[in-house]
Amino acid sequence: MADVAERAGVSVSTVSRTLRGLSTVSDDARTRVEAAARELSFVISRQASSLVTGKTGTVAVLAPTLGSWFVGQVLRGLSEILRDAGLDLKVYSVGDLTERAAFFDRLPARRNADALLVVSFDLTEAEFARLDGLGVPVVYVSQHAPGRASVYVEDIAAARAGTRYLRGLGHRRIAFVRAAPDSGFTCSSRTRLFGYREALAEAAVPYDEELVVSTSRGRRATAEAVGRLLCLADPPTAVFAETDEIAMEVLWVLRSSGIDVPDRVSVLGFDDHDHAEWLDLTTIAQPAAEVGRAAGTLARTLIGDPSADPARHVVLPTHLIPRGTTGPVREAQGREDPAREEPTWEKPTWEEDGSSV
Amino acid sequence: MADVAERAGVSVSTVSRTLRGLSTVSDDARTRVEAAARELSFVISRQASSLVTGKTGTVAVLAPTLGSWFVGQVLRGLSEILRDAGLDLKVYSVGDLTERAAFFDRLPARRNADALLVVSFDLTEAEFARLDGLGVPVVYVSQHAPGRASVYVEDIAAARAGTRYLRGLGHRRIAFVRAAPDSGFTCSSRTRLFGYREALAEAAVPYDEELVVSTSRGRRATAEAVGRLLCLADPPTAVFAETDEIAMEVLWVLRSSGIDVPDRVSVLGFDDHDHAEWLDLTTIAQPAAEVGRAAGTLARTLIGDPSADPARHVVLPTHLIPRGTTGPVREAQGREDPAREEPTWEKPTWEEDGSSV
DNA sequence: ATGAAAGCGCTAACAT
DNA sequence: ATGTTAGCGCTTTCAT
Repeated sequence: MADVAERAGVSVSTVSRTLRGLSTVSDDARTRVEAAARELSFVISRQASSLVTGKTGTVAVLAPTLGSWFVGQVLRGLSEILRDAGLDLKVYSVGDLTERAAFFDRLPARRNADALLVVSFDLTEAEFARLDGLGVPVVYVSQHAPGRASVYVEDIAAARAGTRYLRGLGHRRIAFVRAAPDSGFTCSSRTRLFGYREALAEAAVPYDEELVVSTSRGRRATAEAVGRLLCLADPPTAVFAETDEIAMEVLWVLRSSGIDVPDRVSVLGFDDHDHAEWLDLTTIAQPAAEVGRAAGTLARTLIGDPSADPARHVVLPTHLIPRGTTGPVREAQGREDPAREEPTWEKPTWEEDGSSV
Repeated sequence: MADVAERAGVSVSTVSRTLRGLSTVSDDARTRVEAAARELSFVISRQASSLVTGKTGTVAVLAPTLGSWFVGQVLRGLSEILRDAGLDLKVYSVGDLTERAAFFDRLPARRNADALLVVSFDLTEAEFARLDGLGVPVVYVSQHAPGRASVYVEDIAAARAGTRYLRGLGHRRIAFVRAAPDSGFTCSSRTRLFGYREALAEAAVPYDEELVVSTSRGRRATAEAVGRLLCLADPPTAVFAETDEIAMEVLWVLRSSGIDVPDRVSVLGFDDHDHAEWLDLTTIAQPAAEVGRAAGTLARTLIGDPSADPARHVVLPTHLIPRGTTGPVREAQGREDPAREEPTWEKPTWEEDGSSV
């Protein structure tokens, strides 16, 4: 910066002021400084600025993985917002529980970011407490964190609506396939399962634990999970998968076993992954990139305005997209035909919930 | 840090030394400092350290988007390595040409990272020159950058092998569907197309420009591209797609038009995307996460060892996975049956090329 | 509108 | 083995 100052024939103060766009610089000086900076291809060192301002100009994200579709979309939306705000994006990912413990122990984001976004984590109370004392705003993404800033879609209502939709097609034996709960890396299992149970309860369909199975990544686990379902005395006629990625695996397992979808089994996903359409997968769409954008905007507000509501919640809408993997339940074969509900598609409940951005 | 020093009853130097794991600290002092640091939940400010060391402890990545499968996998592998090395990961993404120009104009990574990784960019000479003068090591990922550090898979050999495989199945009218070249964000089009042409030339199959079409993201563009191919007087019997994501779109378009795959048209992808298996897509697998890991390792070397070869190339292997979307060419209907080559699966050429890690 | 000078929190060189 | 001190490159008073 001293070089720039010298070249422009001004003091470092003036260079600093110019580069930060302060108004108290004469046009003449501004022009000379800009020229000098360009010629020297000078860029401000965030490190040095932050030392004095206390701001790092960086937002950190903590995510379980960087390889999942959802996280990718969130990052995409987020980076858009941050770029416009002139903020850098730092990414921390923790692959397993050891790394997770290490992260919360050390909290490397502590002084190295102006805000932390936590994506898709099912946090313990201790972890929440740790983050509460972080010293910078924390935004919880894709989860409802009571009393704390969060951005999410109404998983419960959406899962309820999805389950109702299946019910409306006559299904009463509806399985739920969730991600392995022990991973601890997602809380959507819990909320979506909750909505599923609510919708069953509404229709007085008994909740059957056998219909709820877990799978971890990889076809073997999914094949086993689906196998368990098909072996039941009273197997499901529909499967609600926690995510499209799981739904696609289920689809693959079913079809490679020669089980017709949707004729024998209907499959419903969650996400509206890019590939869902190609597979003609019925799904509940959530605006993943928009979640990232909203989270970025919220973080920006929290950073810039200390008086902003630190517990602001942003709820984004979802909508069901009926496609080809769901259909009316097949006429019962040997079993009694349950009082078949009208397969009308109900107005989604979340439209009543409203969304605030 | 002064607080920690006071609490531990030592000087800041000792705290600094302890926290950096230097050996010249007595066990006694070390214990006290560690306790104090923990109680105060103190973390080093990278900003302040970097100001004096000149190292930021951060590696930056420039990618066209964060939403694509390939970039996600690369980041996943990369973050693993960087985490182990105690380096932070900063991400820059440029969505369009304006942002791209802005990035290369300002080069925000200039003083804010110890190394820059450029993923999947088809760079102009001017951009290369700009990065050459960046002042920190640059690693080119998923592209062969002559004279500069790069990590990539042998696209040319792989595409050649893929094309040979199709030829081996009797196909002589082989289309190539590439990403829209004007995006300028990927150079795999160019190299893979090159391998495709080489394999055609080997077999004296004339290169037909009409068989090479572009598509941008979204089914409309792909439907148009496929439509153009099918309308040809002598339409292709096989399609080689630049990426699995494109291949999946092609599959979807073909199947929703009632065109049987592989009976009427074979489809070959590139990547071995997680979903390729579910769609039974024949593809050329590339180790995307491993590319990220190798790039991270290379960056680490370049940062830590100034005498390291700044033009080191790491070439990773690919392999073809025959699945259900490719099959022998259908017997000619009305047209002459070309001298059908034996559909033997040749030993992949890249095994001869060798890979160095 | 501009400059001089004091530090931000840390590390490195130099004492001890 | 530990403490002291001088900056790293910037922003920010405070003068002018």
